[in-house]
Amino acid sequence: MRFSKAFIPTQKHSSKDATLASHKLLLRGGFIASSASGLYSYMPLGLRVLKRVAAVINEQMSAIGAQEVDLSFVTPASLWQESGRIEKFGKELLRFTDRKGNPFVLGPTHEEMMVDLIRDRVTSYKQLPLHLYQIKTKFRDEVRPRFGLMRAREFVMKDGYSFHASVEDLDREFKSVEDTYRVILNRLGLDFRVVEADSGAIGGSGSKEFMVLADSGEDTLVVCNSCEYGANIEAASRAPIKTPPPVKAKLNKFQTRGVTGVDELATLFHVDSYYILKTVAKKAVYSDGEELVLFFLRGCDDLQEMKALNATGAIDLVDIGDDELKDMGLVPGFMGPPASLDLIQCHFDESLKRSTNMICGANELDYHFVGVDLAVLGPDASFIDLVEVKEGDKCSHCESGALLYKKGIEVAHIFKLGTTYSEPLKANFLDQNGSSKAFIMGTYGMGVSRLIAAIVEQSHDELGCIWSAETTPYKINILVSNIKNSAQLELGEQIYKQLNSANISVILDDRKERFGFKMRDAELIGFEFTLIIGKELESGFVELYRRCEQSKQKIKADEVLEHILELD
RNA sequence: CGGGGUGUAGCUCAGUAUGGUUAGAGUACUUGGUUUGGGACCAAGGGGCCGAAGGUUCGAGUCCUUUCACCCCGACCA
Repeated sequence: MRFSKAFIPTQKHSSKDATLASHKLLLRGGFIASSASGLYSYMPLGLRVLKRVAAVINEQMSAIGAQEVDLSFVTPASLWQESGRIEKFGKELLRFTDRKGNPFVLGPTHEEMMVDLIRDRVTSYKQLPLHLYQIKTKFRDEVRPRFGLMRAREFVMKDGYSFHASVEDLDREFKSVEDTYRVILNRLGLDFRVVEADSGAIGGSGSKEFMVLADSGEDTLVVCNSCEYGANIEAASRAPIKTPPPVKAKLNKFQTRGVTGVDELATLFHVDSYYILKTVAKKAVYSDGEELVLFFLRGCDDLQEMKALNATGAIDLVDIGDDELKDMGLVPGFMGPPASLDLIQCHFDESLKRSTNMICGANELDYHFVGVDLAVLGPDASFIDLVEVKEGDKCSHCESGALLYKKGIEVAHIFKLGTTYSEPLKANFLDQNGSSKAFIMGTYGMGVSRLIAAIVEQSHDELGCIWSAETTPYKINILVSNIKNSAQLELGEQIYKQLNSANISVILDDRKERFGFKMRDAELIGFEFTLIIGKELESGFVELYRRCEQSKQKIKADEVLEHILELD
């Protein structure tokens, strides 16, 4: 490619709409252009990078026997009804009807489509396991797209789906994909952590997220400072916290006029907030209506909303106002466990199991109970982990390390689905005994366009992007300092031809611009190497500029080709 | 969906409090010339329904109303 003919609209100033480095640099470098909120067009350079990332993914996926397919982007709404996700996904699904009035949605992920593809085509255990994937545009009508490619509405995702006859075989494939994803992210030069995750709208049992570490990341990770444990804060667990000395008391009702907060109560009764039972009320939204839910925690802990949501099995949890609580006969500030658990959906944090000497609201204005033993709840009470892990909590895995928060960009998420989709979609096969079984499935997503943003987030400086050997849009940028100098231009042209025939991706900067201008562009775009043909040519030398080190190396002009061919 | 902000040239922005010639600058672009190792200089140009619609007024980029788009924070989110 000749720079003079290339469509690479670089910009000196970044658009005011961009705040993140990756967003700014990708716009300035002429990689992408925004067309509407959360919608981006790839220009030649952006597309080249995208294809290079995709090539790495393709190579590694094919190495574990996954086969590439390409499903239709427009998907029949009926499939989403079959799986029940049409409600769960809600407004994120962009729905529309065709000219005949048939409903469709733009694919946000393709579990249903993939199951539909293989059901009735794969019918025997002999055809398993099967792993199919695609790299394709997805559309999710995000409430708030932001940060350029980081959270776009239209984006490119690699989504893979595996089908198995047994859980053990799924486990094997899951591990194999995890390892492969690690290889891919390493090849892309990313610093990342693999963490335990919540499964979200996709559903299923075990799931792991691949988080690229970056301060600009939108997810909070909990990592151990001594072992390998890492988890999304939505799924993080901790070792039981130390029990402060209890203040023993008999069950009693105390007047606590106007005292509602955990800290004030703890001060009033001279106890650690560990012994205060905190009540959090939420409204759970189900497809067929809303319901009040109470969550109970120790006063020193905070509710993790995702865990809370999962405990209810609802679509959504929303806050509830004091007035609404009063209308339901509750007493804000003095709430406690209801007289009967049958009346209101209640969930207790697991650390409250067998707890005694607790203080809780009496469900009566200005009164609290002290000396409460939660054994009174009876055997049916729901005890489940609801706590948001804090920095400094002890690690649940090694029990010696302390947990820290880190920010991460979720670039991939893999799930053990089991039969979450194959059952409702009636995708079955015959096993060795001739009995019909639902496929055991795994699903594996990797955000390709988001990876590009993550790479730039981790690999840039004040001058621009810094691409690696695996991601650079062109390996070598031949920069002819002054095209009016015929010796420089001729050598540039000659090397350009040679590299092209040696199949090395190369761009020749033959623009009628000054050295500084072209150098700034080379640095902004971030080509892995720039070969500078300029002043030094008079003494028979050219320079090889390595973007990642900002270093220049003098090379004899007649040895350039050999030198470049030796670059890794 | 709540809170905040911004819409004027491809990009960055001034002008709007107090309405008043032909709407400005930098940058980018075109042409000519000089220059040629870190975003050059000189000269001459092209480019705007001031986001849109309505209104007030003799007169609106500026005031009023409505609306749309985009960005940020939150809620939300594989």
